[in-house]
Amino acid sequence: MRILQRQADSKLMAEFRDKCRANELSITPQRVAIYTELIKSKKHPSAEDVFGKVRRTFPDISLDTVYRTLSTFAEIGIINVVEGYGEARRYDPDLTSHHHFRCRKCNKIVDFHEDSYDNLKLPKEFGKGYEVTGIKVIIEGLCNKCA
Amino acid sequence: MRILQRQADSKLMAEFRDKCRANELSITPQRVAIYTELIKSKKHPSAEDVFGKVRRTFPDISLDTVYRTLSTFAEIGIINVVEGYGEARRYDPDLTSHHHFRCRKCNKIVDFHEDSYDNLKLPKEFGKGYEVTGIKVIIEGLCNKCA
DNA sequence: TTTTCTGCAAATCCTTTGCATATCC
DNA sequence: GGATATGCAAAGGATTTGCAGAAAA
Repeated sequence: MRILQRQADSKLMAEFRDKCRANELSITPQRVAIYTELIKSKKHPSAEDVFGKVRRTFPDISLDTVYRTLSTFAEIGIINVVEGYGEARRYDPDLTSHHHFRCRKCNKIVDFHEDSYDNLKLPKEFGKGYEVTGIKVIIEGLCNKCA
Repeated sequence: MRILQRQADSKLMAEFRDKCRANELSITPQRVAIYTELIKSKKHPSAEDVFGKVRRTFPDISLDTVYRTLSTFAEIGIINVVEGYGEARRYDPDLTSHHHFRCRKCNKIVDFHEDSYDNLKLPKEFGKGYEVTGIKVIIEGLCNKCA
């Protein structure tokens, strides 16, 4: 298991290097350290979280390098930004069951109703121990004005 | 149509007042103005957006009152916070297709795979004009540690 | 009149930016 | 050596907080 994990990680690392080269990014020790921490973590960490981890092996790294690096990685598709985080909080007065389309470009959110989404099966791992209060579908893309 | 809308809105306003009373919140003109703008807007506005609107009819309202009011409303369930917004950005190095469970309390995000979510039907309104790049399911609730 | 809210100002948290130096290829 | 990245420090946007006066119940 540990060996399989190492193989998977070194495959990811090789792909990481390829993607950096393809995008003309230098492969710096900071970037390698940051990417390594990302794939080690299963916690969808924030910049601050990554900074805390990387710092242990790389005490002189600066927080702004972590911010810059993460946004560069997201830009070239090495990692993804988790849905919605990092932007101003937004509110919705509609309490009825509905779902959202989000435009990646203008950030517009469009409500929609779709019966076939309203009774999605709950994956069994959340059946016990967890308390599920809602299942939402988010469609991402470009809206009719931005496409 | 306009009349039906007014009836719907006055129903919402009545419910709003009831919920405030039930939660021992004073019904102040600021709160009424903020809630009114929320239900008028279909844009899932931010605090700043609401502030801009409310200000037109209520020039002396302050931005921090808007912030405080919106978070109070969300706390007692008069409105919802749109998924994920407002917290530190978080990153995910897993580029394979998967979905997320989010704990409302500790903000933990758990990845999961669920075949039945991978081919959801696209609602017809997004079929043309829109460019859809992804459909994600987000399960919300309390995780096994917080429940 | 007592409790709860509001506005003001200041503080805090998250993120970005400019610039000089250091590092990568 | 030339291009790119880093660290530092400062700025910027979003959100929260303490407090005294004002309004609600």
